[in-house]
Amino acid sequence: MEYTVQKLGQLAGISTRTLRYYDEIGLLKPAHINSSGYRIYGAAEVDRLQQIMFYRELGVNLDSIKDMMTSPTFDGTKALRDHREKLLEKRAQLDALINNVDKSISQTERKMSMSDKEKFEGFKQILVDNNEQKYGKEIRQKYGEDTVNASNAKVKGMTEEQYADVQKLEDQLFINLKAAMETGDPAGELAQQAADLHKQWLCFYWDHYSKEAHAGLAEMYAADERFTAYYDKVQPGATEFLRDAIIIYIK
Amino acid sequence: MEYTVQKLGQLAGISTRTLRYYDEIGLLKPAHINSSGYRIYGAAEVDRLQQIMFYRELGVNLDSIKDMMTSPTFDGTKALRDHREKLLEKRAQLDALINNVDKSISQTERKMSMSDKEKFEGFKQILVDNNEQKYGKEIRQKYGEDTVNASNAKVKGMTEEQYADVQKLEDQLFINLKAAMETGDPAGELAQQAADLHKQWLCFYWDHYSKEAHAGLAEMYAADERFTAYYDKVQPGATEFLRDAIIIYIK
DNA sequence: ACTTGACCTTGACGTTACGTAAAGGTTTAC
DNA sequence: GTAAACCTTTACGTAACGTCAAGGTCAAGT
Repeated sequence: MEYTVQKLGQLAGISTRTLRYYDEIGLLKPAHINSSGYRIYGAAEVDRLQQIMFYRELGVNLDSIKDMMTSPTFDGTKALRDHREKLLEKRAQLDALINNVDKSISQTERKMSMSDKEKFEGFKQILVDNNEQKYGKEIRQKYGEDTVNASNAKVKGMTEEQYADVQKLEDQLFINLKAAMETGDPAGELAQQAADLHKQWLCFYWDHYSKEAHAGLAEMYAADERFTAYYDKVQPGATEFLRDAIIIYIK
Repeated sequence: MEYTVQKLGQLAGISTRTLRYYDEIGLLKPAHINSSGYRIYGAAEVDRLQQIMFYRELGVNLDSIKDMMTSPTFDGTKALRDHREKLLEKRAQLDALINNVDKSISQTERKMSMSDKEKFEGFKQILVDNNEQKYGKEIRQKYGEDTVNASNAKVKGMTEEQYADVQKLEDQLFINLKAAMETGDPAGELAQQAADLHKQWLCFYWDHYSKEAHAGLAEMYAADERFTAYYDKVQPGATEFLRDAIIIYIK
């Protein structure tokens, strides 16, 4: 049987370019060339190509394959064992790489959550400022200048112990919120407990709690992606769920 | 601090060519170029290069690194996680390759030892023929035609059981020979036992044992690479060692 | 002032195993 | 006769540089 490039290519599942390339580098020469300059391959070439494909599929490079098949005293198993060594080395390198990538990921994630926290500390300040801007006048009218100023000073003047308490409260809020979400009901007991925890948490920052301010804050949480990003860490949609719970809570 | 290509290269442990290449592809442009056309890098470029090296060491390609560092909304951990996926895929492919190579090795080894055996079966025939050619006349004179013919017929007429016995004897010979080689002394007891085993083995093929024929055969073993290849499987140099032992043995 | 040696520049080829045109000749089928 | 399907060679592109080659610049020593 005689084959042209395309026929042989189809037989072996490779492109004609590949066959021409193999001819070019002397890896697989056609049996002969016909009067029109076409490459003609025979049975022996089919066999040789099978061999080539075999080694190629094992990831051996063409130069090595050529050496293997050209050398008269060719030790197939030795070549394969050498090749195997190379592969094992490659895998070891890959493993090391993966390890490093893993390390980097967890490291940057730690950094991320650190900076997330820092950012949120900033957000809390915004929260206080916001409250001051929106309700400051009203509160000042109600309670007088001094008490309000004292309130704003509260955050900055918190002791470490107090700060730890707030953090604990926040952790509790997160745990409670997650459990509440599993029930799926923002009017349920767990969700209402979460809203209460949020109120308590808020009272560390605001001296004068009001339902309107709480509701306004809840809306702001859901609208500002800096807040949603922080609360949605609990579970996607947690911010909105908390808002709903709070709105029910204040009624 | 300002750096030329070489200074920066030394600082980062990379070649000047690499820095020029990074400039060329727009990955790391120098801070400015001085009046003589020299590339001058500053502190910001050092930082950027550190970043580049970091990702490069994790095996990320330069194009991706460029994208990562150019994009304003770049999620480092997501990129790393994507990269990790790619690495895991690569490793899976490598594992599959190694598996296939392993399979091929053991397969070809089985084939090899099979064909080795077949070849040796052929060699044994040569052995008999050789004996016939060299000593045939002499033996025929001594013992008459019929006995010699019977001898040559022996090999072909061997029962399976007998054949298994010969194989066992050969295995024993190999084991013994290996042990003998560890002593290093072809005149020692183990080596002489090996020579005796070889005589017994030989007597399965030859009806009429003679010291001269045994010695001649030993020499032939060492000279013919088809035999050395077979016996040297025990250990390199085993054929010569056996020859030496036999020559001492027949004295 | 001159030279030497260390530095810098751009340009260009080589590496692997082909993919992908482009430009042009051949064969086959209608 | 012609169009489609084949074949050919030539050559550029890929990733990330290494390695010359040819030539300009700078600091130091004579």
